Amino acid sequence: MVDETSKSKILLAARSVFLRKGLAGARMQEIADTAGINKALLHYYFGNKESLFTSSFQSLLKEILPRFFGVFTTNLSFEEKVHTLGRNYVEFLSDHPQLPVMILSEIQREPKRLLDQIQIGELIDLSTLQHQLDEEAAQGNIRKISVAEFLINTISLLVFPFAAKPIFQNVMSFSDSQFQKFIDQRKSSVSDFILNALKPH
Amino acid sequence: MVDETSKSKILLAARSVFLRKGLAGARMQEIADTAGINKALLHYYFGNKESLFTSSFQSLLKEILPRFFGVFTTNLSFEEKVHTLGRNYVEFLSDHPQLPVMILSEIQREPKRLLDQIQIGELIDLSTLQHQLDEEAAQGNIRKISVAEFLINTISLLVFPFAAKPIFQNVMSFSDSQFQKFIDQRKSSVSDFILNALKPH
DNA sequence: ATTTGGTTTAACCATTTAGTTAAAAATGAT
DNA sequence: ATCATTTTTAACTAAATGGTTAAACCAAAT
Repeated sequence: MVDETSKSKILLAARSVFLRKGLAGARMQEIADTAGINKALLHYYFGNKESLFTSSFQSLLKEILPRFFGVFTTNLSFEEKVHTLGRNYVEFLSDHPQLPVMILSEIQREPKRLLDQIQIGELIDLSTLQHQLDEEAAQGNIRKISVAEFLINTISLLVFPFAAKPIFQNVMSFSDSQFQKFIDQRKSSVSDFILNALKPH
Repeated sequence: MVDETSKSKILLAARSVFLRKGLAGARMQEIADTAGINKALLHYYFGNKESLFTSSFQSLLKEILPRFFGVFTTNLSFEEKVHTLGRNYVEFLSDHPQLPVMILSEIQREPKRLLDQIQIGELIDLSTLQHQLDEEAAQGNIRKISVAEFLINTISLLVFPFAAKPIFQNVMSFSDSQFQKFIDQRKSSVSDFILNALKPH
């Protein structure tokens, strides 16, 4: 059995450096230093920067995607799903505020290679969700809305505030703790906002 | 009078390359090629990469910020402001879908230097907007909401879909034209969504 | 015709950086 | 003790890249 500590130390370090600097901005030396090992070992395990980046990105996605889309495979009611989503996102992203921008920016820079690693289809069943939305609409609980619109609106409200954190703090003159307080309120206020928006006429 | 064509050709080219590659990923040679001039002239005008980036970023912000926040200094009614916002964002960002991610990612990477260039305070008067929100709430037209929450929700819904464009298309299996169609609908659907969410009980 | 400022050419330097290598050292299992 | 695996050391290469330089070129203004 192979001991994985060094390999995983490297992956952790890579994730943290890539998170801050991006692929082009990251330095192999810095990753080695962060991992507490040497550059030679980086290449011993991962060959080159690209493949280290890919591995690190992959392990990252594997960790966060279920957390983000797991709700959709549960049996929760529609309203509970929305509330759970709100809590999940805010809690996780509070600990990793740089995550959204790093993911978005690397995907924008090289969409094909990175998107192939994401098979959200396995995590979120669009037709089931659409079915649930249609059900709720038929029962008069919510307005009619497409999966696309529902998803993008929900994720936008949950994720964007973290992506825009520095600029938002600047505009609002929010300190870090003020921002965190604001974000904590969003755990419930975003789902309320969404459910209100969906209230039938 | 100095002829500015070369300088502005460089700024344009720099903007386009930085947009795609970011500061670290951009190459001075590529910028020169894109501008149709040579590397020596780049340095003749802008000294070094950093200062070219700063200039280019500055000229970019100067161009887009008024477009994004100009509404707030108008005399439009609250409802009209929301609708105008929706139209402005969608129309402009449809032509520059990579803009949000590039701005967010560079700001995340070096917040201080770049945020100093943004004095949104001059463009958007928070207290006036808060006043208007309070007015509307007092008149029973909308629920009570803070500027912070209103702004972040609105901007999130308008900007994030472009930031997440590739990943969203992937999840939804949307072609470029399907995405554009979807986005066009948002010109009105986002403002409707917001206004619904704000409808009093 | 000369001057001036913008522009090109092309070679060049210095530095950073990814990646390599080979040997030695440490570690741990048998 | 021996052996295989992991890790370090340290020096090295090759390439990319930002930046410089100096001389030549060109166009327009005087």
